[in-house]
Amino acid sequence: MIISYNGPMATFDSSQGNEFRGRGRPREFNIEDALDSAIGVFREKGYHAASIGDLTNAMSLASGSIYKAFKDKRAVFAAAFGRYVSVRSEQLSQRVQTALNGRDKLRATLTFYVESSYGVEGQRGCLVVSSAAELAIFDHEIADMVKESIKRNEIFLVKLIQEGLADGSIKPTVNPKATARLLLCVLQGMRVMGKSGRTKAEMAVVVDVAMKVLD
Amino acid sequence: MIISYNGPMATFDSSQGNEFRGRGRPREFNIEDALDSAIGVFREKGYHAASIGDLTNAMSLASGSIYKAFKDKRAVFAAAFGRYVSVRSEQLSQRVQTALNGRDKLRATLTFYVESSYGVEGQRGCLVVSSAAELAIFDHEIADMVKESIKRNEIFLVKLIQEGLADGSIKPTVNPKATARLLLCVLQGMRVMGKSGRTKAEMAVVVDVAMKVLD
DNA sequence: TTGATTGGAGAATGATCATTTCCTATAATG
DNA sequence: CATTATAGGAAATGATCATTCTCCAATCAA
Repeated sequence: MIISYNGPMATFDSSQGNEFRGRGRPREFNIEDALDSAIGVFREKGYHAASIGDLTNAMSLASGSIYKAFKDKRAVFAAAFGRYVSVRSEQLSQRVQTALNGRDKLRATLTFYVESSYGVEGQRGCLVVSSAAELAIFDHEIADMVKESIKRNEIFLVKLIQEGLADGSIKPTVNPKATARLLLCVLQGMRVMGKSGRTKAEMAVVVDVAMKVLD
Repeated sequence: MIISYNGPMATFDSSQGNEFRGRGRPREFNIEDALDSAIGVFREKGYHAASIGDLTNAMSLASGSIYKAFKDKRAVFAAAFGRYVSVRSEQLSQRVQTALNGRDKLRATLTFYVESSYGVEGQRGCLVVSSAAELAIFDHEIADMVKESIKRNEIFLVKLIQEGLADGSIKPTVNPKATARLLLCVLQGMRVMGKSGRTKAEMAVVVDVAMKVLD
């Protein structure tokens, strides 16, 4: 997914950083590395409490450089959000494809979320959850991005359940849509719980219980 | 629960507003009404985006009056948070006690959350969830309040499950602690989903699926 | 080599915000 | 009635923040 930012490379994939060049001085930093730093700030502080100073520190850039690359703070956030969602869904995809059937893929998904929801990583939080809470009313455009990423996650779960129905690892009495929506609640709830500093063991026990909804 | 605020009535229950008076000019507004207004602001905007101006508008008070009653913005938030938790748990208690056994009480709890998690009310959000996301790292004292209210909720669910085990409405194979923790995730996840504007029907379907974990 | 274009860095700007101050008003106390 | 203590309200204050500006550097086009 390409998130728009300023500059001549705006319409190109910047992952190489020097493959396609515009006319002027080339950018000295990698946009995606900078966004990864920004993601860390926004996860820990949220949108409003994250100052440009926090971002310049984390991204190792001067404020002017940030504004050369992005229209404003909101655009930095939108790009960071887009990258967060994209990186996370890529990580989840890779994790899930090691499992052999629908049921195991759902277990792998739950386990993936356990590992994001305990200790320090859990307390850093989920950018989707915090943006839903902080920006749903404040910023409709970002609210739509949040909405879409949640819906995408829901569809992903529906597909895994349908896969399980097809391969026989899930009984045909299971309702894919309703069950996916419940599991979505579980995943997001785990991220909320993770904010309050749970241990891995505390979070892990929910997996087996959650799997009961597939019976 | 009494949340501390400034003034001579600080250690008294101010719900009457004029029963116990200190020496000077009596407060012209009711603290709890004012906090209810503040709760609305904090639910919709979060802590950082809620300005004193937003609070003075919602509470129909001048900024000076707010600072006479509370040490600072943070104290307004702490008091509002305390009242929110207390009012909500009171509402839930009343809803639950109409049910006749543990299983039905859990269903009533899930239904209570459905009704807070759709449409406009759902988008206004949950102060516990948004505070967990926004303040877990920023403010340790408020993070502790969040942590405690979540733990309290978890214990509440454990008790309902134990009640169900005792009255036979829940099978003895159900693990109270693990199941309570999963249901807690479900409830908090519903609040997150509610932020993205779901319908009542969309949220309601999760109840029946969630009840399967009690089988 | 020269001009055009863009990036880097930090200082300057202007707006916003939380908090304080000041003055007046209203009550209890003795 | 005088004193003391607190509340209401609005303006003043000081800090912080997002954004812009300015100057210099690096690259490309010709």
